[in-house]
Amino acid sequence: MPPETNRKGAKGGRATRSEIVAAADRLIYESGYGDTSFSDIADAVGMSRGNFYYHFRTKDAILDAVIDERQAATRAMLEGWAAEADDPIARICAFIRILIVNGEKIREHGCPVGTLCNELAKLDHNAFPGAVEIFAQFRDWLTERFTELGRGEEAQGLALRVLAFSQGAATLYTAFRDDTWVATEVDRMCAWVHELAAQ
Amino acid sequence: MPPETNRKGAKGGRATRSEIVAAADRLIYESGYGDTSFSDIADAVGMSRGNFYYHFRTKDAILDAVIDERQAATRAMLEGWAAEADDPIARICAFIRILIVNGEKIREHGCPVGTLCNELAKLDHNAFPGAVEIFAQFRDWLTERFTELGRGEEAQGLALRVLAFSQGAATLYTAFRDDTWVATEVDRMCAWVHELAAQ
DNA sequence: GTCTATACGTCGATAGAC
DNA sequence: GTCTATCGACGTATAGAC
Repeated sequence: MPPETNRKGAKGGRATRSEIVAAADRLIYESGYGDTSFSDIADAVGMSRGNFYYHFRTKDAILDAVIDERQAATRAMLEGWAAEADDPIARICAFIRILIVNGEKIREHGCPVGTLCNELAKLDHNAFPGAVEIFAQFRDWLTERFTELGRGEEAQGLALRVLAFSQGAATLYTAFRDDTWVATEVDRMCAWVHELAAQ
Repeated sequence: MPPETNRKGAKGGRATRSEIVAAADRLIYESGYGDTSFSDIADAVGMSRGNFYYHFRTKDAILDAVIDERQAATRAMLEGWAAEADDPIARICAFIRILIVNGEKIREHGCPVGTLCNELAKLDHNAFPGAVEIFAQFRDWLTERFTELGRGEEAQGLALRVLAFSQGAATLYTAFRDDTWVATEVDRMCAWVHELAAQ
């Protein structure tokens, strides 16, 4: 089992483990879970396949770690937006603008959450609920923002609509690779949020 | 090479080839391209792996055949809607309602077009443009319908919005598996099309 | 903690009998 | 057209030396 602390070596337990998870995260996003092998990840961190099993016994264990990491990263990102902007409208628009901020990656590899959920659904993988939970984090955060806008009743419906918009836009962006179209849709969606708040 | 005609046997060339493509189509949709092996397809049609190569020399050749078949099926479906309904609004709503008509399959395995495009994009597969072409078929068909509604200028933008909606809804449907939510969103979207036409 | 060596299955693909 | 037998490469995973 990996150690609980990172004591001295330049490649101590925690640090190595973090490197592996970071590499796996990137590779799984770019190539998909099924097409990412132990060798790929080991190569990416400059480590032998054998040593790899000291840190992760199975491929599923890596996936679990990657999903945990993504949940934590999502939490941090949502908190970051809460700190940067102080009104709900700006925060919702910050979410919508991920499509622009992460534009190049989304154009090449789609939304990290949506594509993982779809892949795990097809594989009937038991990590599927963990991936869906990331969607739930966004949904709940958006719901809170719409609630702050005084849309208590319909807050979750509006949150899901924004989430669905970003998923649909991401998929078509990956397919058609049209930067201009995405920019237009993002602007339109942000304008819609502003109108909604003004009503 | 497979024969050009299906002459006599109960398992003549064309028929067998069609069976293979149909089985591959289903398996690729349900499990993804990467996770569908020759053995899986051969088993599904009750054929040995060896004989399989008489019909398709490579896995990519099967994928190409599946994509061709899906393009043809899409064309047929779009023509079917044109025959059933005579006004553009009803036809657009027929498209939106795929989410309900194919509800169970979409809930389990996502949209066949969107999930394939996303997978092929990650694999940098050269069949990717063929899969995107299916999206283009829907886009162009929807564009024609909005043009019929007198929305010449913005017809393609509206078509892409409808397409993006259905993609986003499909992804969240697969993730959250909420039948009620999908039904509500489909109704809302159809109502939006009616309003748009009434303006 | 890191390595090499290796087991064992399955993959895509081929050869050749019938 | 269909089969069995087989290939080499690569997949996950393990054992054990250092």
